Amino acid sequence: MSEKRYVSSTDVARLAGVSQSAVSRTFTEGASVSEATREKVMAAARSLGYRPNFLPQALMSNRSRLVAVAVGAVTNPFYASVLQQFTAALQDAGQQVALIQVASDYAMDAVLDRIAGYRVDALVSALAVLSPDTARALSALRIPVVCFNGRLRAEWVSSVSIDNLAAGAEAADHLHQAGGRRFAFLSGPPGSPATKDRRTGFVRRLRTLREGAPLLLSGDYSYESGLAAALRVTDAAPRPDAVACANDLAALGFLDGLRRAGVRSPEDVLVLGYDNIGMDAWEPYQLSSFDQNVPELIRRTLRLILDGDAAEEARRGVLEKVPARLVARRTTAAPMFPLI
Amino acid sequence: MSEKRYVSSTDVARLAGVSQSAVSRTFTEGASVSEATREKVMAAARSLGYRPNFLPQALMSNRSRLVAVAVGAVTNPFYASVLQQFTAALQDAGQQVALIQVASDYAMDAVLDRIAGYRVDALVSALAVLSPDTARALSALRIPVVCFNGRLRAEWVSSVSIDNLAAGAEAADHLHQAGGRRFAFLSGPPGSPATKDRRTGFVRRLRTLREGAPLLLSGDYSYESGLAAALRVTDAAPRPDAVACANDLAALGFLDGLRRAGVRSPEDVLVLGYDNIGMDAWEPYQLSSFDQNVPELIRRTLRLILDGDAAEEARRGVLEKVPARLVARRTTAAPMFPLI
DNA sequence: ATGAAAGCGCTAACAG
DNA sequence: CTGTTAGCGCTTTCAT
Repeated sequence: MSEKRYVSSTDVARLAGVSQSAVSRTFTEGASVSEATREKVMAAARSLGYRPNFLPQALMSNRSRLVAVAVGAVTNPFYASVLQQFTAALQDAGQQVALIQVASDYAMDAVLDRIAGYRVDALVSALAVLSPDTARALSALRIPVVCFNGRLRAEWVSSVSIDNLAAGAEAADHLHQAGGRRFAFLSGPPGSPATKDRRTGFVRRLRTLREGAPLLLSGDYSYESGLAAALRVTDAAPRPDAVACANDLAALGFLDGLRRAGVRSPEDVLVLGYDNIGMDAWEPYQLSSFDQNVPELIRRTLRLILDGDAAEEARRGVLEKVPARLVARRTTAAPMFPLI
Repeated sequence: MSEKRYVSSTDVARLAGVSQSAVSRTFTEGASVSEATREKVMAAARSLGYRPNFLPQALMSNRSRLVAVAVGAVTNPFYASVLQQFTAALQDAGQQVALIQVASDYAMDAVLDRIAGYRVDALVSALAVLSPDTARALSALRIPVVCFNGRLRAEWVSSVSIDNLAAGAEAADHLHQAGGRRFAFLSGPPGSPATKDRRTGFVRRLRTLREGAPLLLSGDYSYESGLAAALRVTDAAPRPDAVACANDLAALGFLDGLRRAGVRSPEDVLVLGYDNIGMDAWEPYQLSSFDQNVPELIRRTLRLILDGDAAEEARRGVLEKVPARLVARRTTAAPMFPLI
């Protein structure tokens, strides 16, 4: 493609018979321009189809009004929903989202140049796993970094998440109360802090409840891994009767695995997940789940990356925790002892 | 946040004891720098943590290596998947995605300034509906615009989609062959060209097959709209026994609506959708669907927006059509007359 | 209120 | 191969 020719403020100024500064002022909120000048400028701008170029401004101020959002799998409905809400919120705040797809944590290095190159104002990582090494590299950029759903804290690196330990404990309580006796926990990928904390809270609370240690199942947050885990479990003797899954996508797969094996939920196995994605409420699932209160998580994230008092703290690294809210549906309804 | 101070090539040059140009050349692919200079520069750059700034380059060349992607609902798994694959492909091509969330077509105007302001190299619209008015406004930007899944064609505006007319006809064939006799079509939102073409192809082919005109159901591509449509239809007399849905999300809702009403698929009603999203293969659904061959659609899109011969044509507006591929699953399996 | 001029960090053209 | 210089399109002093 040949060199593009865009209309510049100089072009507009020439046509309007004013200085280039006058054009700039006309398009700057709250600058002092006489009504007469403004009208001349606007007329010229309209006739030339002038659109101010943000790049010089970004160049001078080192503020691009671009926020990089690093995602792993947008195909996980939870992250799709987060991305959608986050993008909308950021647009309302006058910022843009630069979407960055990160296949694995290793690929992150290649991404650093781009983040730095565009002088993005902040980085939000919605990656399940973010290694301390990567975090260190991000620190060096000296821009606010927020780990959505993480718990890393370092200079310039903050985290915003639900209280996963508490939500893990509450999962144990809920399953116990619903009549579960032989527990299991289906994990996400090994490095994920969310999965670790949920599991830790779960295991600890079971101990408090004087229940046996749960069967630990491994997964990777995917539907398929949940389905596979269920098929492994239906053979086990004794079979667990209450399973907490580290996320909903895997939980839905787990339910379908049970279904395929002819095992019913909640009658034979209670199932509980995290994220409260839309599909939980779908007819064949009715999955009980913890809602992460995404709007609140996003609000906190914005406070940390946008200008303001909170952004100052964020430079030192902050850990924000929001309570999760249990949404009980059919898969944890106690058939024998209904909750009154 | 106070003025950021970034390391510039001048800083590096000073430390390395070379000219600023030498630094620039060191970071420019294929520029002539002696090995000695390169090493001095790299050492200085490393010690200062220098990262080249893309903004000046973008400013001079009017090429930002940013591609704007406008999406409506990323929560639709089909678009989530498209976004994921597209972002990855664009990154491989050295471009970045600027994600733009568009609530409604009206909001598009507000978005124009941003697209122009960042001097994005191209715009890809993955919106279900894009009015000719908006398209006209986009034309004026004089950057390649590609309507993903659309069929608009204008100066600078191209479209890439499956052959929806053909896929509509094939849906009629397939349902007819599977034993359907009383047909229905569940539409997406009124303005969507995809829904229109699929429906038109469907209706025409039924006529050719000498079948009655299908019952027309209205929806909006959402799960809920599909579910509601099914509940309306189960009361109808005579009830349709073969339904083509304009997209899978609505088709899944339709299946769940049938389920709730105690109507079985495929035994009582054949159901067919479009998009072949991951959930189609989930245990309780097994939905037959048309695969859009997203990788190929993306390849075509990239050809139109990235530099090259195809990009030249794109300025005049191009219509690219890719054949869809039917993926037959349980919901269209003829119980009486199985396909051999 | 307005114009002139400087300068952000880089690339490209030119001279050596 | 390397340094000097100009300039991309803005915003921001500084005069007037």
